[in-house]
Amino acid sequence: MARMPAAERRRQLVEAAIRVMTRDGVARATTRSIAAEAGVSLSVFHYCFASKQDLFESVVETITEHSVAGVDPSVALEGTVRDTVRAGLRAYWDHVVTHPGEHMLTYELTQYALRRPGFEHLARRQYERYAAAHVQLVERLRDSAGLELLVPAATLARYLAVVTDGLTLNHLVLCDPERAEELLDVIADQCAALVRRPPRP
Amino acid sequence: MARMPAAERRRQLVEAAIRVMTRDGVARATTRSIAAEAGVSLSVFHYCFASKQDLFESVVETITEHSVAGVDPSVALEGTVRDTVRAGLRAYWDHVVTHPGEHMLTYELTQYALRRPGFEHLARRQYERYAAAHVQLVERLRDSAGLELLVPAATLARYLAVVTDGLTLNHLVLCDPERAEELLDVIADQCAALVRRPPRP
DNA sequence: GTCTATAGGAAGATAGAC
DNA sequence: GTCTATCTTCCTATAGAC
Repeated sequence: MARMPAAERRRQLVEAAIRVMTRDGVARATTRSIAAEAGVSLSVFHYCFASKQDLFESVVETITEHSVAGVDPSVALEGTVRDTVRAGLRAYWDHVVTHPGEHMLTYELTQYALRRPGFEHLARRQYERYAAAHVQLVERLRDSAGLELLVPAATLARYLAVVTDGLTLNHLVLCDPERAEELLDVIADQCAALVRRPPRP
Repeated sequence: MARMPAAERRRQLVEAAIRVMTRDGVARATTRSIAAEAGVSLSVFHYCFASKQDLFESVVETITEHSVAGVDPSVALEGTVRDTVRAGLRAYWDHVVTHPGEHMLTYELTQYALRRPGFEHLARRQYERYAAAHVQLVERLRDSAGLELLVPAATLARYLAVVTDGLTLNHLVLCDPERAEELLDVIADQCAALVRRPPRP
């Protein structure tokens, strides 16, 4: 095996871990399977990470950043508010349908963290990052289009986060895209009802 | 140890398993810990259940039935539609806040089932049971109060299921009851907007 | 039906040669 | 830095006495 700095090995192992976890689930992501996926021996794993939980922490960080990076902050109001929201939801939904494993993994990691004493903060940070991304999205759209919100931006953002979370989980279990589309229509209507578009001056 | 019919022993073991899973998480619910919790030896476990997965199947069934039984089908329209929905959400939410472990367990079991090849149907059945309970709730309220729904009953029911699911998960991670109450207010408004109350004849 | 004892394996982590 | 070999612990499941 080629030698390389420990930092890069760590990156390799984290990526391998994410692949294994996506494919086989968090419970089956053992130190051995991760090391094998990365093409290194078990000892290299423990040379780079003090423990499995150490690696796990890096995995959660990486996954969370990756998910947040997928939120497009450059939304612009095109057409009605309702249509803009619907388009945003559609973009998100396309990602869920085409990458279900990735979303499943985020749920698994959340629960894994909630169950390991001393790791609850990782789950919390994960959800706070998502919440912050949603707030940013709502505020950008509000400011760029001069919208008036009938509820605080933070509340609307939380509503969005909660609804997409519930819908995603539902899809991972029942996998019923048609019903999901119906609900996305309803949700877009609901969001539009929480926003007022002031007349052009 | 006293002798008893295998059926009752099975019940005991399933209840012990649920206690262990609620307390320590599904991953830590080993055959040993479950047998110890039930106060029987490991061999008794395997006398009553062919395998751990056999027990697991019974656990999911039991938990699902228990959750569905918590849905009160005797809702009646008191005051406005909005207030009735809000009251129903409040009752559900009280249960979430006072029994977080129980709800956490249902999420864990769902994921556990989704990841075990050959057990996906358990997760699906679980969510279908929830969906059916929500549909029943909506239809009862609609019929008893003569409401007109602006979306199909099934869609409204799914909206409710998705929103409560997302909200519950959010609470298990962030545990922010005040923000949750705000969202429950918004959601009650949203639901009321999907319903029209015809004038009394 | 219930027990003790054990098979048989996989897990996390470490030791020490190279 | 990387390897093979090994320690220790925990798991599911079974065997066989009572």
